This record gives sequence, structure tokens and C-alpha cells, in this order.
Amino acid sequence: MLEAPKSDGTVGKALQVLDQVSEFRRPVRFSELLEDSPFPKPTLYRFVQTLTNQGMLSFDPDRQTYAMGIRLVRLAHSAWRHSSLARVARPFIETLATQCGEAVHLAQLDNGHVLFVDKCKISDHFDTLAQVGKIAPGYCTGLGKAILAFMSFEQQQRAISHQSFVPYTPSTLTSSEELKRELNAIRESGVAYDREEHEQGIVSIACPIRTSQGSIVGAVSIATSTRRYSINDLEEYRPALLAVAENIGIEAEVWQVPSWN
Amino acid sequence: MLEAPKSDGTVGKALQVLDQVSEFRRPVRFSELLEDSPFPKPTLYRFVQTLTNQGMLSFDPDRQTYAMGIRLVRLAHSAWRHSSLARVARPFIETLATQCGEAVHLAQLDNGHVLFVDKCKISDHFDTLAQVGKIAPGYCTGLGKAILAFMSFEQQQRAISHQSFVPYTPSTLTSSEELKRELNAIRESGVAYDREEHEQGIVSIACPIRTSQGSIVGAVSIATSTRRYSINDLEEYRPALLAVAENIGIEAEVWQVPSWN
DNA sequence: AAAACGGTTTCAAATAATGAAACTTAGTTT
DNA sequence: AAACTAAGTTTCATTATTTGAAACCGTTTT
Repeated sequence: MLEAPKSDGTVGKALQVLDQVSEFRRPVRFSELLEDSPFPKPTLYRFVQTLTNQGMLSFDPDRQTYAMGIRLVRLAHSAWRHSSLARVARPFIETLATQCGEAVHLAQLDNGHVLFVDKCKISDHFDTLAQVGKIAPGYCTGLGKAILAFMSFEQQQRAISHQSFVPYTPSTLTSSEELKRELNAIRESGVAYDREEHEQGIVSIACPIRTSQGSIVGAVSIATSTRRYSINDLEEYRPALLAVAENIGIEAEVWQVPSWN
Repeated sequence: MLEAPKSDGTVGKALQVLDQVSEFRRPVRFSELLEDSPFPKPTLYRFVQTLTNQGMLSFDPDRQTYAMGIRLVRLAHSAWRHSSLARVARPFIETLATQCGEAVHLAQLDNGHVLFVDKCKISDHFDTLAQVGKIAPGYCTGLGKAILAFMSFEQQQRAISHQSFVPYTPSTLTSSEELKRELNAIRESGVAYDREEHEQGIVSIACPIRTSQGSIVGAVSIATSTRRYSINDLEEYRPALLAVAENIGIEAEVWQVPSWN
């Protein structure tokens, strides 16, 4: 028995449509959705209707387009509040961001990809691609590598197989062998670096957030611009970062830590 | 034929369960959900299973609790990007926040309630209850009153009937008559004030964001602490706020403005 | 050991989803 | 203006999914 070919009935199909809409980076017409939909016209039509009724999509009658609905913003807010990691980590990362003056990111892993769950930026001298709710690759970010390095073997295998190894910059690791070698090193040292592997000019130091049993729940990172600091300078923040990660881990455990993977 | 008692089939019911979970401010056990669920045990059980499979809920096996899922954070991110209002307004409210040094809020109306869709705070001297995705009442916030004041009569009637008129502070308006009187005044003057009606010590000036056809799409506000400024001092920001609201309205229209109510 | 409780599975009946085809608009072309 | 076309919407018999009473498990309590 291999992968789970779960379709989860009608609800699963409807959510599939929701994802499809979200993949368009703009409001989308019904016919555009129909073009690459596995569903026949009336079926898709009804899904879209239902989702719109439910506020999961919004419909612009003038342009006849569908966009992601406002109900999602509300639901995501409770998701964020429910997420013990994000809620618990907030004060720590705020303090850290103020102390070091750089951008601090918090992430979890979602299907082998880094999902930013919080971000705190004090200075305005530079900005990173990170935005809450956004997805970034696991193999070429500090956060991603920090999480991957501390997964169980099986989880890691599966997550690595989901990586695309697209070379975003000349420094990007482009094979699972290279990645695995680096993950081992990270496992030794306890911290991961992003050496401009995802964004030219952005480097970061990241470390995993783990429970007392050692299971991985996320990662924190400090990112900065190469115009301000070198990767070696980030080393300076290492103790503070490790301390914060440990504290978040302890706190998160007191609250509840659903095991997300 | 009165209100729409839409249940929207299986999908609607499943989303109802999602809302129910979100209403708990914490991870919740199956039996707790069952207690006030309209669904019989096995039905609810399957919904919860499906939603968990789909990543809309997350399950903590240790504590046997369900929380809002991580997929929502991802979906909400695209919702935010799709929302022409939030995306378009971002640079304007950032500028405004920097200029005046106070907290700037952006909201839409969702079923008679204020839904914060963005927030920009520069100083750390105080904070408001507002958080992106959070709901606040319409009748006792500057944003809410600004939006209500510029709705069509029917929309306004319906929205007012959804207000609870709970007295959060001594200044809160507690009847629909008082509210209607104030809404008329706001319609005249073009701006709404929150005179510590929702939070003791927090005042704000808000104004509506409208399309060129005059239909209301949201509101912007500047909020501050009474320890810093009086409500009269906020008057100073009136021209800047009006200008920003107008610009957002124009910009939002160039992009697409789904008619949200 | 029995009873109670929370969670899970079964299975036949009831209901809702499905999709080919037909229909209705609105926008083009002849 | 009539004829064509494309996009969106509705119909309806068929099919598949959902439904929930009841039974079942595995813990915990009495």
C-alpha cells in the first residue's frame, strides 16, 4: 500500500477547487477554472457556487471573477491563535528582533515546504521574501534546513523527495546528496545557515525548535542583508537564537503542540 | 420568501464544523464539539476526520484535541493577496502610519461586524485590540460606524439588526436609535469617531473607503491612546485620512473590487 | 468484575452529488 | 437583423455518497 490517494468525498473536492483558485495569483473566471479542472462543468459550477455562498470565495459580479473569500481571513486568524507555536513564540521573536535589529522569522514545515507562521522586522533597511502564510522551499532556506535536519529518518526522506532543487541563486544546493551532507552537519552543530541560497543578498542563521522529547515543531531564524553583515557576523547571534529556540520549545510544550508535519 | 436558510449541502456542513472549532479559543476534544453540535456522533466524527485529513484542522494525538489547521494560514495568505483592498491599501496605510506615528487600521464589514484586514503600527507606546483577521463590533468602533454610515438603507438595516449593543465602556452607544442618529451625523461630516466606545483609553478617527459610484468597500482609521492625544487632536489628521481613503478607493477600483458585504 | 465513557466502525436506508444534454444569455459575425 | 458562438446556468434521471441508529472497542472509573 503506497501513498494515500485520499479524495475525502465532496468536501475534499470542494477544497481542491479552493486550492485551484488560490493558485491563480489573481481573480479568475469560471471558464479559466474549468480549463484545468478534473470536474465536469456543472459539478465545478456548483462547487464554486457553494464556496461563494459560504464566503470561502468572493464573486465580483462586474468582472465575473472569483477570488479568495473573506471568511478565510477570519478562519486563519483563529488558526494563528490556535497555533501554540506562533502564539507562544510571538513575545520571544519580538524581543529578539528588537535586540538584534534584523528580521526574525518563524516557520513550520508543511509537506516539505517552509510555511512562515510569523515574522518580525524592526529596521526598514531591507526586506526578505518572507510573509506570514507564504510558502518557501525547504532545501534552500535556513529555516527549512534546520527543520529537515532534525526530522526522523522517514520524515526526512519523504520531505527531501518533495524538494525541487531549483537553483534560485548560484549558491543553491541542487541535489539531494549535497543537501543530505549539509543536513548532517547541521545536526551536529545545531544551527543552519542560508548562504544566499534562496535570495541573492540575504543570509540567515536558523535553528530548530524542539520539544523536550526531541521532536521538531518548527524553526526560528535571523535574516539580514549582505550589505549589512556577513554570514560570520551572524554567528554573534547564535547564543541568543539558541536560547530563544529552547525557550519557545519549552513554552510551546506547556501549551499544546500538535504534531504538524 | 424570507432570509436564505442555505445549508449548502455537505460542504456547508463541514465548514460549519470548522467555524465551531474556531469559536473555541483553544484546541478542543471531539466530545466537546459533539455537545453543541447539530450533527449526530458519527456524522460529526467523519467531518472532523475529513477536515483533519485535508489540513483544515490539526489533531494532537497526545491530548486528543483538534485545532485549526495550518492549511488555513496558507489559504488566508492568498486571500489577503487576492483582496484588492488590503493589497492596494498597504502602501498608503504604511505611509500614513509613519507620518502620524499612530496605529492605522484597515477594515471591511463582514456580516455587520468589523473585520480587520490590515494594521500598521509604528510606535510601541500603546496597542489596540485590533489584529488582522479579528472581528470587532460595528456599533462601537470608528471603522464600523464609518462603514455602516455609508451603506444602502437595506444593508444598514440588516447590519444594525446584527449588533448586540453590549456596553463595553461607559461611552458605548447602547441602542439602535442612538446609533442611527450618530450614523446620520457621520454621513454628513464624512468621518466617524470612536470616543473610547470599545476600549477604555483608545480613541480613533475613521473614514469610509468608497468607489467612484459611492459604494462602500471598507474603512481606514487612525487610533491613539488618550494618554497621548485627545479626540480633538485627531482632528488634525482628518485631511490626511480623507486623502488616503480617497486614494485607496480609486486604486482599489482600478484593480477589482468584489462587492463584499 | 462490572459499568461508564469517549471514541470508532457497520450497514441498510435516505439523501445528495453527478454529468450529459438542453437551455439562456450576451457578444460576434455574416 | 438573423445566424452563429461562447460563457454561464438549469434540468433530471442515474449513481454514489452521506447519514445515523446501533453495535463495538479500548480505557478509565466504580
